[in-house]
Amino acid sequence: MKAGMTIGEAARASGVNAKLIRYYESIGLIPEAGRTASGYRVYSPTDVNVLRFVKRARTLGFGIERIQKLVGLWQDRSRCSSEVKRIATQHIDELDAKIAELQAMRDTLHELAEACHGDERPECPILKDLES
Amino acid sequence: MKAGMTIGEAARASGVNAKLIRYYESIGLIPEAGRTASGYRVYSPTDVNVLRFVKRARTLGFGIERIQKLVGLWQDRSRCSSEVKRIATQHIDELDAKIAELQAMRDTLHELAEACHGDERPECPILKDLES
DNA sequence: CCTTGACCTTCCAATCGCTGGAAGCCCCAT
DNA sequence: ATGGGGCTTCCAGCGATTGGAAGGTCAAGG
Repeated sequence: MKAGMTIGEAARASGVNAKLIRYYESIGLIPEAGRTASGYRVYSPTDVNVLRFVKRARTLGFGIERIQKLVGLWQDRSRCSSEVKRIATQHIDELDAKIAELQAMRDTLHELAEACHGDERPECPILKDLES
Repeated sequence: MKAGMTIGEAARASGVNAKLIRYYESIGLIPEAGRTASGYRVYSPTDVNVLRFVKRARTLGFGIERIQKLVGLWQDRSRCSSEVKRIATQHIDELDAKIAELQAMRDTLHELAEACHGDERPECPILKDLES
């Protein structure tokens, strides 16, 4: 990982698509990259680390706004871990809520599908449920 | 539920927002409503039943495209329940996949949060994970 | 008859996190 | 100088809504 990378090189080094890097810059998630004389963006290994951090956080389902806060805390050596934990806990709660919602859908649908013969006849508990 | 309802009445009767009813019409999920001389949309009790069907299907997480198919099957008296079940099963599989994805996020994050002291000190396993 | 206010109409924009394409410039090798 | 790859910007779309602006319509009350 050399010092003055193009966006394509930074993309390969970080695992974040070049297009996505530009997008992250445009919304202010990452700072504006430096430029060469001809206008090409230039990235340092530090920039790549930030991109990796963002990518990992996205993998864990964090939204952009929270990732912004997490990056800020990450770079703040005097941070309190309680602040990080608070953000993570909020996200866990939201994940739990979403999981519960999807699970409820799944369970209802599974019951209906179990009760459905699934043959050439028109009788269908699934449609019966939907029309109620 | 009287015969010639305005969009607002149909919204109240079906539980589907007037704005959303117009949107559903615009994307072709529901047929174009009839109109009064002055251009107001007119809805019948049958239309309201379709809206209720759509609403219930959305509650179960079906996407618009699949709901379109389900409405078609619902109104087709010579349908095979196997076709309905196939659509439902596909949706269940997708729900399972999504739930597994979210659950994996949740579990990882929960472990990290458990390991985080959450006090005024800067050490934080959550950030440590994200930067790796 | 006129005003008020609730309702209706259309159209356009924003949400979230990307992803794709078009048009044009830059850089390097042949 | 020519080709091809990479870079630049801008614009548009995904899915399923939701919001607002600007204007027409309807029924009731003064």
